[in-house]
Amino acid sequence: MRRAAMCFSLSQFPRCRVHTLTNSWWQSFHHINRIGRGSISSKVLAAGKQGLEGRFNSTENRRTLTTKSEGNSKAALSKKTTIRQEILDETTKSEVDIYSSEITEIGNTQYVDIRQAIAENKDLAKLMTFIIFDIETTGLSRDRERIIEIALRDLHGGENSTFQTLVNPGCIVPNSFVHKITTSMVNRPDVPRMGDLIPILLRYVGSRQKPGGYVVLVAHNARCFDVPFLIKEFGRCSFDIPSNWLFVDTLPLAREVMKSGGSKPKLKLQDLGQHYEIPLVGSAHRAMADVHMLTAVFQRLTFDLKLTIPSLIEGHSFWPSEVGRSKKKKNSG
DNA sequence: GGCCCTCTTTAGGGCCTT
Repeated sequence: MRRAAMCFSLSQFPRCRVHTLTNSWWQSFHHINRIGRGSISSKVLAAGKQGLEGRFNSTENRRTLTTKSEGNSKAALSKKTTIRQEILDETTKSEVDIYSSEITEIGNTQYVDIRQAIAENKDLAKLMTFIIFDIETTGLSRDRERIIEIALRDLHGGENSTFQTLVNPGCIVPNSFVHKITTSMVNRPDVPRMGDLIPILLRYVGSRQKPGGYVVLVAHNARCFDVPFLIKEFGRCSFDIPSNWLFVDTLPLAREVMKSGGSKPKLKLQDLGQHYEIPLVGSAHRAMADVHMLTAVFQRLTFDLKLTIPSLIEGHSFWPSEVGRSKKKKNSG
């Protein structure tokens, strides 16, 4: 595949930020497995503190994001149709590579769900990129409301491991009491609209992805809230969620961990943070603060459930196409 | 809207997300 160096001009939208974190979830995860549960908190929290300090010191991090992809970003950003086609082309190439790989690995099967393939082939698990994400919106309805903030964090850590931006919804923000994001904060020319942001977002996630690999995006209540919202917003902008994005919802993981507790379990992200004694840094219901909280919660949940990457993918991941396919219908008649 | 729980399954209430 032809590749060339490319730069994102994030400075075009000053409120897009790429942060530098040094902690690695996988290092922490493996360390946790070695040292046992007693030392988890200090290790995880130490990593989190280090990362967050980096975040708060990084107001100057409004910088160009460099990654490897095709094309010229400045030209592409000025021509939405062009960049959309480039991304679609790149997605198609990636998909072809992945399916070729699957068929080579697994045999003559024409279609194999990657979840089963990962469960059977540990090498495929190494190709997964885990990204914790969160969105803030103008309300709860995916049909009527809009995304106003999005934050992501690659669990591998390293440079440019986090991405955060406000989003201009083109409407008033009626629920500032929830997240403290006001209409005047987002309805500004230097805040990107979703249509401008999606190409940047796709490029950013692509820059974190391993060659021929898959991306696993993790959010709390992802199945019922974040993912349907993303699908809707992508659709409004004539984009599809890339075919190599899998999702994991931490809400059912938390339900499974907490159900043995006896009393009615509290499954809100902040309650889970309290349960695991994870301090909140920043404002609750701001996307990046919730991402950092969920990062630590996700580590603890997967540890408590003794989940490996293959078992997590096989038993707890879903495709965007599976959203809306309810296992149990409330009003089936 | 999907999922879980129960005073249930021929259903309904509550949680979770903003």
